Amino acid sequence: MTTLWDRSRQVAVQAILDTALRLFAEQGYERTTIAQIARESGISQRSLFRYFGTKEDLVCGDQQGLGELLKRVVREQPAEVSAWDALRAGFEAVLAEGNSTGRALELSRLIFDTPSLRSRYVEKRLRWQAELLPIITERLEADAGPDAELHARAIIATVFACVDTATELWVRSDGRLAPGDLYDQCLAAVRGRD
Amino acid sequence: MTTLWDRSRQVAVQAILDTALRLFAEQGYERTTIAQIARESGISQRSLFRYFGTKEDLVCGDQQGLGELLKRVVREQPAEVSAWDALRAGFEAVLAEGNSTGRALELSRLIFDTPSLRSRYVEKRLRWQAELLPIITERLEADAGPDAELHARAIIATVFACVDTATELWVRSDGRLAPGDLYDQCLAAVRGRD
DNA sequence: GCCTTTCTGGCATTTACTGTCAGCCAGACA
DNA sequence: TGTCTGGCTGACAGTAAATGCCAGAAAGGC
Repeated sequence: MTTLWDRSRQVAVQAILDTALRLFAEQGYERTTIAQIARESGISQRSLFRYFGTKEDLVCGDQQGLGELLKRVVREQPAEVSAWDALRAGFEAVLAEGNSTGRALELSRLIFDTPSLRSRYVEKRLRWQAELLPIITERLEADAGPDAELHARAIIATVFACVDTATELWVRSDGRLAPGDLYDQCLAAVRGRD
Repeated sequence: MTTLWDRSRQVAVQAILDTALRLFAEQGYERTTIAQIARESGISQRSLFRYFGTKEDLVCGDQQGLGELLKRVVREQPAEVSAWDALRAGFEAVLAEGNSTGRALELSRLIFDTPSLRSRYVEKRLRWQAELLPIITERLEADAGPDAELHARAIIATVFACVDTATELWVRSDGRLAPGDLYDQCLAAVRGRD
């Protein structure tokens, strides 16, 4: 049951987000201050920090849900699917979900063009990697035995590297190239199956 | 010719670095303030920021030189050496140089255990990747043709991912495992040559 | 020994972020 | 319906990193 607090909270979050992204687009991330965002969205600075712990979370905030989705999809892949394919399926799901918001390209461009945001983004990525590690390790244990963890670490890191590269190329192409295709090409270049 | 300014500058930098790393080890990175470091190394806060632009640079500072070394070694590899091997040679050189300071393990642990430092480190890594891109692209153009840049991006990202993974395992093993071996194992796990 | 260049220290200021506390308002309960 | 309670809010103050500014000291060239 959604209480009135929940609803007004959601409204406030949306208003803040709209204001923030508009200002970021207009004058850049660094040159936009928290005070300005708070003022223009009619909320106190203190409350803004209660909704979004940091300025960076205004842009990279709702990635927690995507992380959960990624983990769930990867975990649910049948056992005969390879680690590579399981991860690929997970990213496909994340991609579908992320694109549904419509602002994915705009946000990605902002992240890729702003060093401090890019760092934050990578930080979240690292947490995803850590959380995927046990899932992939378990999947590899039948084949790789004691080296399963090292293999899992390497595979996960590589997959994320390719996702990152594909995303960057997607942004630089203004969304014209398909992320899934780019990812496949990256992985092919690395694993030598072309 | 080394002027007196250069020398006293070097002395000051070393004193600041010693103080800072000692304090970081004693009480952690976040709980150590710039004011404290300045006070205990007998320098003004203002001058400290002139030597090291940011607090993070106290830890990740001298990576610029390593980046130059990496690029130079990679560029100097003969043309018949593959992109993979050229990058490997570069990292071997960086590894040898980095270990010569003696504090590499301690610093790496600090970086891996402190989120804000880890972000900063990744940021520098991203710059290295960007700077290596033209070098590797050129090396691939004979084989890959128009896809050279995409291949280069993917290969560089993957190599860095493996370096990162190897470094993390090296830190977690308290320096007992050899980074070079770990790197080879990671790459083998990814490229399937084992 | 003088003059210019360069570095240093102290001060004020900006900006992100946190602690605290009083007031308020939705929601439960009688 | 009236009241109480608890989570939410806003205002204020404070911390810490980082930057701008300026006067003064030290180093280098002559």
